[in-house]
Amino acid sequence: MGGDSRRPYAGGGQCSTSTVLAASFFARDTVTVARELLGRTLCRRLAPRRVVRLRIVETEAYDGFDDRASHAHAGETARTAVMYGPPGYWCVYLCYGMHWLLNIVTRERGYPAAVLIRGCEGVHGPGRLTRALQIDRNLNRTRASPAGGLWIEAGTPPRANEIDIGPRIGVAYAGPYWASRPWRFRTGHDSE
DNA sequence: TGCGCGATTCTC
DNA sequence: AGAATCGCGCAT
Repeated sequence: MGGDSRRPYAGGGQCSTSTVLAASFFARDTVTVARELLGRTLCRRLAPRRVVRLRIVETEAYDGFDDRASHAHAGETARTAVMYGPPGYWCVYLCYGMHWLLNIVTRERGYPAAVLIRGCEGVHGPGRLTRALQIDRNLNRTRASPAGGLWIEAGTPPRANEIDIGPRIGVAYAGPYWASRPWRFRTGHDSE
């Protein structure tokens, strides 16, 4: 519960009543951010007059130099540079040659970490989510903000007892220790 | 310049 | 259970 890291969004009249999560929200412990992203609102502008808002229901944390499940574990490269950058930026990369995966960078500059947004209400699966929201490489390394067309609003986080915690998906290659870290968070997935 | 490998999803 | 599909990272 590290303080209120939200701030009112003051730009462009049509968003005046919403609350956009700022970089300070993402500058914290990655696992905490992953958990606290549940219930928030992922917002995507698909057209000048059309914004889609989806409640985030599934996330995963990828944290630090030692996390062998994280792409950043191999070191800073062109592909992973964004994870070493400042918090609150989007990390979008192509997975298995056909699916774009959406992450938000966490922690301070120089520390490689991000949270994978795996699913939203009604759109389950990280690849399905980006397809539904028309997210691809063009958003990589851009800042999460209304001006950029993709951002996160405060929404309504679930109660602690409404959150399920478990190991991350699809990271067996990282070995049993890192694959078993309880860094996957879900809520409201009863009708999955 | 070439090759192996995926933070997945869909079909058989 | 297996294919689809391609950019990255490292070896050659």
